[in-house]
Order: sequence, then structure tokens, then C-alpha cells
Amino acid sequence: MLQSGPETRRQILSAALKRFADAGYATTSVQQIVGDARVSKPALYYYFQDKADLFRALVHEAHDERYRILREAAAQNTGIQAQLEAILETLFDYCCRNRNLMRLSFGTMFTSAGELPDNLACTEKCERNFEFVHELIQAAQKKGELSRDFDSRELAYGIYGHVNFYLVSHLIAPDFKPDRLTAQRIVKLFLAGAGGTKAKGAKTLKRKVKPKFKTKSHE
Amino acid sequence: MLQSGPETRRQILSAALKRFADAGYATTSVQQIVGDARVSKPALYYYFQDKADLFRALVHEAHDERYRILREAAAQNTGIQAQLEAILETLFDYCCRNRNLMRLSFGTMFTSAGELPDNLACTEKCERNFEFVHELIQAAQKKGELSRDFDSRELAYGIYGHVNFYLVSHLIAPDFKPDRLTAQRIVKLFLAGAGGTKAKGAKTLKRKVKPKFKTKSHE
DNA sequence: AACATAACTTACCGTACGGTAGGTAATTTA
DNA sequence: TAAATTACCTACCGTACGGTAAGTTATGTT
Repeated sequence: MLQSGPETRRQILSAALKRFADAGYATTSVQQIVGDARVSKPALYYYFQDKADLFRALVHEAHDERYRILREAAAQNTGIQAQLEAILETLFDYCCRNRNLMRLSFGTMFTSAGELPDNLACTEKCERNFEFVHELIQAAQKKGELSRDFDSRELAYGIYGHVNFYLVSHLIAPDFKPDRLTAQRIVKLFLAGAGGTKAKGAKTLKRKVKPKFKTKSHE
Repeated sequence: MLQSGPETRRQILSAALKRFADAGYATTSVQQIVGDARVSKPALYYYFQDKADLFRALVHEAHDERYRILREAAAQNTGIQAQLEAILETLFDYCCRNRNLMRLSFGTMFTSAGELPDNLACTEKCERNFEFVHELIQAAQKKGELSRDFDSRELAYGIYGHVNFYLVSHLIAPDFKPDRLTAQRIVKLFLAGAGGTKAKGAKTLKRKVKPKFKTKSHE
């Protein structure tokens, strides 16, 4: 019996996402994907040009969606602190709810180029995401919301790296779930700094990081 | 003519490093490696149990060496600021001089497990590296060198994530070469924070980040 | 000189992969 | 209702892979 068409396509994408996220592009075979999706191989080749095309569809979806919610979160807030908090919370939330998609897109960024299909061209989309945050910071610096002792790019690196560490931590250890409070703590540290015991601000929002979470870091 | 033995082994490792770093584990074939190393396939299987064993040898080398120089850098300095600066500078230097090895070990951390050989067990080594920095920060907090408004783990995440961002940036864009000055700037930001224009400290050490470096970020 | 071992080589095998040729059943269009 | 198109299926092909069996040459050791 024939299915509804788009439904089959969705099944293939869903199965492919899981396999690619678990085992990477090269290791995953088309056979496995069509097996999971309960369709035949030619069905897959009916909807996608080849294995690489299927992979690209997933990666681009991941990047674009993330960029979209990033902008939305920033637009709905004013002031760099609120904006950063919103962006972080949104990212954390999205990351927790679309773990496989995020694992895939992070994977493509850190994996050696030769392992992935050509024409992936995700560096541009990565840059776009970073530059968006960078511009927010630049603007905030101009408004005096952020210190001018640092180059805007230095600041962007700082917060971006910090956040990515949390994201990757979640991707590696699913039980580690950064949330709204985490976002606020990160922004607070970013703004206040770690230096001295000059009792720089209120101790509000403080939270013990559960030590049971074995970071499993990632260098 | 027969070669000196260990020399052949070294050639194989060197060729394998390059291939694995460029194309990843799954995509690289044993044929390519022995081709580059100008030896035959059985020569490789004479020195290594199998493809996975060869890969493991490289990864473990990378992690252990990095851990060693990390400890050394910390031991030769006192005070958290000097220690962090030294660690960062050492890491940057090592990363620039052993780029392929670093690409390999970062790759293994971010790549999905299914794509790599079993028994890789690099998460422990990653944790070990992170925990070392974490302990330094804990000690500094006790001595009052660092703020107690934050959990020690929060602080460690902050600096560790920040640094990793620079490392990965270099791995993706080789022209971007963080150095001693970069290390000092990062530590300064970590300690002082990005908040306000209260002219928190001297403007010494300030440096413009060359905008010509297109970050190529990585999310 | 005789033997053992280390350090390889050529040649090959079975497997699993990505992809396709060619056919079929349901659905839409004329 | 007939033609065309959509949505698949079974069966298969060529290739390149990881790994090995069996032979060869140099280098000690006795």
C-alpha cells in the first residue's frame, strides 16, 4: 500500500537524524536508515538525491531553526543582560528538546571536513550565528552597557565559549540540563567577573551546582 | 631493504595522524595510511593490532601529553591569575605546534560515539583535564583569590569554555593564533567581568582583535 | 655455518556498502 | 475510462574496504 508521500519523507528524515546523530555520517549506512524508517532504499532515493543530500537537509534545518529562535529571543528583550539571558535560556531549551538535531549540527562543526559531504557549507551559518551575538555586544558597548576595556570580539568569544561549553555538556551528558537559572548565572558571571572577594554584588540567584553531574567535559 | 623498526612505526603513526585529522576515523582507509607511510599493509598490522588500535595510540598520546604540560605550567606559577595565564599560554602554544594531534583529540570528543572505535574511553581523560583546572579554581576560592559568589564549578565552566572556544577557533582557522597576550586578556576578562563602564581597572594590555580573522566559529 | 627471529612483501578473500535497473500498484488528470 | 504520474518495491551490480595467508629478506645468536 502506498503512503501519503510527505509522511514517508518525514519518516526517512526522522530515522536518518537518529542514526546520523548516534553514529555519524560515514558510519551510518543507507540500509540502516531505510530499515528504521520501514521503507525501501529506492524510496529514499526517490525523495533525496543521495546520502549527502539527506544529511544536508538535516543540518541546514538545524542551523536555520536555531538562528531563528535566537533572533526572536533577542528581539523580545531590551538591555544586554535581559537579551543574553533570553538567548541563553532559549538555546538551552531548544537544545534539550532537539538533542539529536543539536548533536548533529555540533558534530558537523567539530568533525574534520573530509568526513562530511562536500558543499555542506555550514561555516557560514555558524559565523552568522556568532556574528549575531557579536553585534548585540557591540551595540551594548556603544550604549555603555558593557565595558570598553575589551574589544567587542573578545567579549563575544567569552560569552559564546562559555555557553557552548554548557551546550556540549548537555549533548554529552543528557542529565545535565541547563535552564533559565543557569542562563542567569552565566550572564551574571560574564558581567561581574570572577575576581576577588570584594562582595561585588548581591548573592541572589546563587545555586549549588550538583556535583553528581560528572561533567564528562570535552577538554 | 628492512628498516630500523621503530622508525617504521613512527612513520605509520605520523601518516595516520595526518589522515585521521583530515578525514576522520571512518573515512580514512588503512590503504591510504600505508600508502602515505610507504609501507605495506601487513607492516602496519605488524605494529598495531588493528585500525582501532592505531587510532587509540594517537588519541591517548594527545590527551596525556596535554595533561602533562598543563600540570607543569600550573606548578611553575603561584596565584590563580599567573597560573591561569600560564596554562592558557601553554595550551595555545601546544595547540599551534601540534595542530593535527589537537584536531584529532577534539574530534573524538565531539564526534558521536558510534563513529569511533570502542574502548576509546577518552571521556575520563577529558574529565581529568577539566577537573584539574576545577581544583585550581577551588583552591583559589578558598584562598580568597576568587569570588565566592559563584560555585567553583560555575567558574571553571566559564574559563574552560572560553578557552576552548579559542582553541577550536585556531583548529578551524589556522591563521588565528592565540598567544601569551591572548591568554592574559582572557584571564583579565574572566576576573574583571564585562559589566558596566565603571573603569574597573587599568586599560593596559588592551589589544585590538584583528577583524580580518573571520571567526568561522562553530556555533 | 646454521638456525631463529624480526621485519616486512605480494596476492588475495569475504563482506558490506552506495547506488541503480526495471517492475508494480495506487492516485490523479484529461 | 484511459493515460499519466506518483510512490514505491525486489533484485542486483561494481567497488573498495578491513583483514589475512603464505612467502621473502635481513639481522642477530650460537
